[in-house]
Amino acid sequence: MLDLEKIKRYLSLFTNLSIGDIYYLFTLVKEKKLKHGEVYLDVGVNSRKLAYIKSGLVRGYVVKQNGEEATLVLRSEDQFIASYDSILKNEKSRACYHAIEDTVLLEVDFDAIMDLIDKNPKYSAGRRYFFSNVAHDLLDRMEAFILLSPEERYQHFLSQNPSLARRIPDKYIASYLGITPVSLSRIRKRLAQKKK
Amino acid sequence: MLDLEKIKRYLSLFTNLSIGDIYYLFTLVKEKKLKHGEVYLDVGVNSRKLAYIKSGLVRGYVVKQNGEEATLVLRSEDQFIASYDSILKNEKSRACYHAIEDTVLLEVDFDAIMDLIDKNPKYSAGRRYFFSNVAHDLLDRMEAFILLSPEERYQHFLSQNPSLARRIPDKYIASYLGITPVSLSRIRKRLAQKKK
DNA sequence: AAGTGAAATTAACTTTTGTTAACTTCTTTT
DNA sequence: AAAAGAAGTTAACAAAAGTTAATTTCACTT
Repeated sequence: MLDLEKIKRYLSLFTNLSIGDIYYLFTLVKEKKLKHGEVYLDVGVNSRKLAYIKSGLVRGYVVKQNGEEATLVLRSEDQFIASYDSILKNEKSRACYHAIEDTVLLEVDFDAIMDLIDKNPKYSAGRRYFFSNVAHDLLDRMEAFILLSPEERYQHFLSQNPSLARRIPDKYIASYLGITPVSLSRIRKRLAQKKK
Repeated sequence: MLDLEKIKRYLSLFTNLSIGDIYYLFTLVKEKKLKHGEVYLDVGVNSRKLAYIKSGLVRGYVVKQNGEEATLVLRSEDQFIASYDSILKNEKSRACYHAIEDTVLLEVDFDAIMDLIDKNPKYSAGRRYFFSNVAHDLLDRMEAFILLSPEERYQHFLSQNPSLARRIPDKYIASYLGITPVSLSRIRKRLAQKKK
């Protein structure tokens, strides 16, 4: 996204807020720094925290019965990360979330924020931004599985995240797309030949 | 779900509301009846309506480049249906939604309801119920694509929706699972043999 | 700079899916 | 009851993905 558009969108979230409102929001926020490889949220934990990614890259994965890892989410700067199991179902997380780059998070308590927004409608643009961000992401992903073949899905991923693709190891991209690393490698080869 | 639990959950949505509040909510709601096969929302329309399915079964699908239909959503009683494109992106719907059983909907204007809830926090349990309902559905579906093979995905669908499976033609189930009807037929055959 | 280990590619083989078309079954219409 | 049509199954073949293992490439450590 263009920087100007980004700034414009941010400002629009705060147009109805006073400096005091914004300050109060900030008191709820805790900054967390993660080193490359560090675990943010482990399996079995019920954490109703919601984190905004200021910079960096976080991956959530589960271990399948066959022992292989399946990448559920890949989120980078300007996106939200949280345990789906905990936030949506109030259950222990089945996924493990870890930073695959040095990462800076802004963490808040999900329930506290929701209560705050309930009581102060002036914040509600923030909630809508959050929900549409998450739903949009889930929806696009699901559509890709239904409408596209694995090869098309990879091309779609590249076009949607041209810069991300270079920051994420192929094996994570493969499991994010629901295929094996071997298969992704073959797809890359096929695509390279087609271009000629 | 058990009926008792269902009733309990419904009541919990209204515990903070007076009779007057509930009455006002009802004035916003319009009941719509659809015959089997009737289109609820067509491609190209931007409708920011949200419908609760009182009874029946609604299917949303898009037509792929190759001319085949891909089933994006299948929703039945006690679930919500709306155009994702319109609600999330405020764009014309790429999908067509039609009833595949005689269906009764309770329709409301999405923006009006959201504004209402913003102004009256006592309604906010309803919004949370809606969002977790939608996100839960999207998430489960996406997980199935990443974690399960087509065969396992079909078994998962059967176990999650034992009664629905009998109400939905196999070809719709196939495209909902991201496979062809021919492949689904083979999967059914394989599973029948394994049981012996 | 050499050595170690992980990631990616390639190869060989098996399994599954896609595709097209024929065939069967079932429902609906006339 | 006969005919027509749609849905589901089966068959045959091509294309793609899974699996296992060997090999190469690359990054990082010592």
